[in-house]
Amino acid sequence: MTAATGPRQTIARTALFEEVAERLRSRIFAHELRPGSWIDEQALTAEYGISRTPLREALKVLASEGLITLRPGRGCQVTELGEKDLDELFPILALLEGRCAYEAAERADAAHHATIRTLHDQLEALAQDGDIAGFFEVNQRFHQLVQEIAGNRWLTQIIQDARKVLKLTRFHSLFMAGRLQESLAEHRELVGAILARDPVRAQRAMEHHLQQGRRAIDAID
Amino acid sequence: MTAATGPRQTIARTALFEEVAERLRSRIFAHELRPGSWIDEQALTAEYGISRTPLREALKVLASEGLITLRPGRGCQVTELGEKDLDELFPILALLEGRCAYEAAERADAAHHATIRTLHDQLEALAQDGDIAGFFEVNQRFHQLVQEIAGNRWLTQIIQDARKVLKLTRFHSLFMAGRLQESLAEHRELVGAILARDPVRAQRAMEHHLQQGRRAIDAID
DNA sequence: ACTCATAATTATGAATTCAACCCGATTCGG
DNA sequence: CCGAATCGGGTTGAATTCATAATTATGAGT
Repeated sequence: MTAATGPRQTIARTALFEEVAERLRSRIFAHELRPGSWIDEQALTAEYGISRTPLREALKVLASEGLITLRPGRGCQVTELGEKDLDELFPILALLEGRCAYEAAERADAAHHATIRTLHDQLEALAQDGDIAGFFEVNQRFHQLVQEIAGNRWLTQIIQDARKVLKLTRFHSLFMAGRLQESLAEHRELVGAILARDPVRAQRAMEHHLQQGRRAIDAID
Repeated sequence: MTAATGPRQTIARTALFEEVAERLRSRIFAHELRPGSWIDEQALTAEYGISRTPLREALKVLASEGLITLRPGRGCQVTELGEKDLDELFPILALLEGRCAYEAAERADAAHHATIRTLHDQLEALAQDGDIAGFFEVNQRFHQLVQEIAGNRWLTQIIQDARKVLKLTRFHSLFMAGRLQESLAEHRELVGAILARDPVRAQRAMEHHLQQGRRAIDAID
């Protein structure tokens, strides 16, 4: 970062600890920092060229997000999820995203329908090409779109928090490989329900989709 | 490593910033620190006899819980909730606690049933005496008990987080005054459903209970 | 050789110090 | 007389320093 910090005035200046937190999240999700491993504060401060103060602030935030577990007096480590955690988290996600699907089916207008179609078509194409990373990315955008149409910011926030925690499992990014076609079929049903403005069917489709997601992880392990 | 018994001497040493965060939460919930008001770091450090470092760490945590809003470069203030936030939060709570009631009705054993009866009897007595503060306290314990019986720690965590945010509205502690009898009746239905091991009815009762809660706040405003 | 006790090292937690920025008041210019 | 720029006080943000507790290493004793 060069010293050419011009007039950063009116634009919302992001705090340093926020940037650090975001960089740490990325590394955790990429499993560069593995679940169970200890956080080396010195190494990170040296690498980022910052002091321990903002780093430790960032760690506190990540801890309250559940990504990191604090061990007072001993340090902190990346959180490890067990089977039980998955069994608990997926039903919650099914419940919350199911509600989103319900609301989205009720509220979506023509423009929303068009965007949904566009994203879904992209998914079909990416599945055809076997582009798993791309599929994963667009899939995420699709789910976010449903939440956005539902229009409940707190609901979106809670879902995103839960999904962040789920990203701690490496399977989460892998399992989809063997499930591209299945996942796509479930999406088709969901999209169909939303376009038909059928809230109940949309909800059921989303819940089923996420329940299948839990099963798929088990199949790998 | 030979000694199997590690240094378990200091069992749950709580970090200073945790204590500070808890004290700040209490003051926020008590509306001693009012929504919209700015946080005076110096005054708080002087009052608590600590330095700014742990205080600022606590503020970061409270911010990620949604209780405080950070304004980079300017400070931070207690979060203010609007009508829209209430409209968004209550349905989520109804959804999540409704699920808890469902699970609780399925899983509760005889001991659970006894505890539920005890707590509910306390509620009846407190309502009879018009002890609003006591009712509020035990009511909270009752809801927590249902969550505990449901046995999903992540679900409990999310519910508690949402309830923490709701506590930002002063109405939340007031509205119950004019709703003691109504609330009690809703609880009776809920308790009856759980004791009868009727998950569907328990879920409906809990959802109804929370929807009524939202309406009651409106009635005051 | 193994175990336990003790010392050295290192890391954590918190206080203190330092720099940069925001806000308000004053002053200068139109 | 009003508006804009500037200066100063005070607060925030981050680095540094210090104290304490934990872990590792060392050495003596069995």
